Amino acid sequence: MKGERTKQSILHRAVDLASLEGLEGVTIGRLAEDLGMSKSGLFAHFGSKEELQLATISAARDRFIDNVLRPAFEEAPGYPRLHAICRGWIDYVERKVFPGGCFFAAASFEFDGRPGPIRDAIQKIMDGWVESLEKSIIMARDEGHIRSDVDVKQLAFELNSLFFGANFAYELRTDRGALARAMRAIEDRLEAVRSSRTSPVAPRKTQIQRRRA
Amino acid sequence: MKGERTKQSILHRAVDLASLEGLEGVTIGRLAEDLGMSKSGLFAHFGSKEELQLATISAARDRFIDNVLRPAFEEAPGYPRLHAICRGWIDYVERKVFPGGCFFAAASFEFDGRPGPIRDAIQKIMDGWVESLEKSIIMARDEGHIRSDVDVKQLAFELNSLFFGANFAYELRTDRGALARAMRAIEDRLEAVRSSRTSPVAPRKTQIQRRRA
DNA sequence: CCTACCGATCGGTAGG
DNA sequence: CCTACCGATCGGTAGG
Repeated sequence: MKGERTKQSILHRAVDLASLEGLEGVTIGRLAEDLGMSKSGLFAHFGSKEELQLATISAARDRFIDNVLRPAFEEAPGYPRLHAICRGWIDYVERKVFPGGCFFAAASFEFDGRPGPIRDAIQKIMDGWVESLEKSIIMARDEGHIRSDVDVKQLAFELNSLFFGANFAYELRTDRGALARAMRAIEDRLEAVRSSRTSPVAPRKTQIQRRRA
Repeated sequence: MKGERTKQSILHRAVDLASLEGLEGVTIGRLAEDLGMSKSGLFAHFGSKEELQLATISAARDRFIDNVLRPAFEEAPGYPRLHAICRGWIDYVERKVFPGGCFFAAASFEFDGRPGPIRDAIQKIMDGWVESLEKSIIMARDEGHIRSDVDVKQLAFELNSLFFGANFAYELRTDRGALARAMRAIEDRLEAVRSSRTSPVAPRKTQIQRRRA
């Protein structure tokens, strides 16, 4: 009970720290000092550095889901939900859900060249994330909200690239226009697949509303 | 003379290691062991860890310029050069110019949350890189190869996002289709600005060739 | 370029 | 959850 609360506070701090200084920068000693407890006391909650890192990744995943995916799932399936995921991702950078920018973008680039269980865990989450994006595109397609010939993997790849590009420009370059620029590119991409090739303007909304009814 | 050669071999190894394990993972002890020399012997070339890191970043920059920018500058200014930079970037990931993927994408995400001289050096290089991209877009515009109303910063942002997205999918997800997908998105973006709004097909090539003559 | 060090910090253990 | 440790490694120095 109380042990669980302590563990959650450790992980909250570990996630914040990892987003700022990298997952490898989360040392047991520093974490213990920040939280005013002994190294061995903190260590006992996890048993090894690797288990601490895996638990940190899992806690970061929970935070991402709570802040980006869950709110978007309150939108109707199809285009509204797809759009909400994209909008939610950009907002999540602006809101500094992780103080050092997207935990997973950072962890992806940190561990892509280091084989092992940590890399595997990050890859699994990122594969799952891109799959979620693809599924939301497929649902929008199946609802008739976007073109039936949309290239699902291609669109998911481009959207995710814009998310990461936004995080990069915002966090490293401190480019305050980056998020608006990313959002504009995202809207362009989404609008491009919404319109049908033969009749690009008129029948769109009608079609969506017919399906919804 | 010989000292300079030793220094270059240290930096070559440091750059490779940093692309795989991060710039902070380049320790003096490990570098010395890899190269079969003493820690203090290696250390003497730089004077501090920070100077070693700054020299490593500078060596990585040289390697990037030699492999991406310099070859592209042999193409004619304008669209050919802009296209060559994009193609060159994707090739540079595939050719594993840095064994762990793009050094600068990794370094950007590693240091964006850590204030200090290292972060400053990386930001300066990335600002310069995006500026190069913007300049090549401006030249293509001024040559009449792409639309005069192109949003320069917007296009540079989108292209760079696709580069980073390609590196992510290729290195972490080991998605072998990622580079082709990135290249397709890049060609789409470039084609979109090449065609004029009123006459999207015919006059394009003629216009380019007229200008070139 | 070397050997021989230094204090600080790393992950982890013993024993309570 | 603690104190008190451990060997290994960190960046860095002295002296040659």
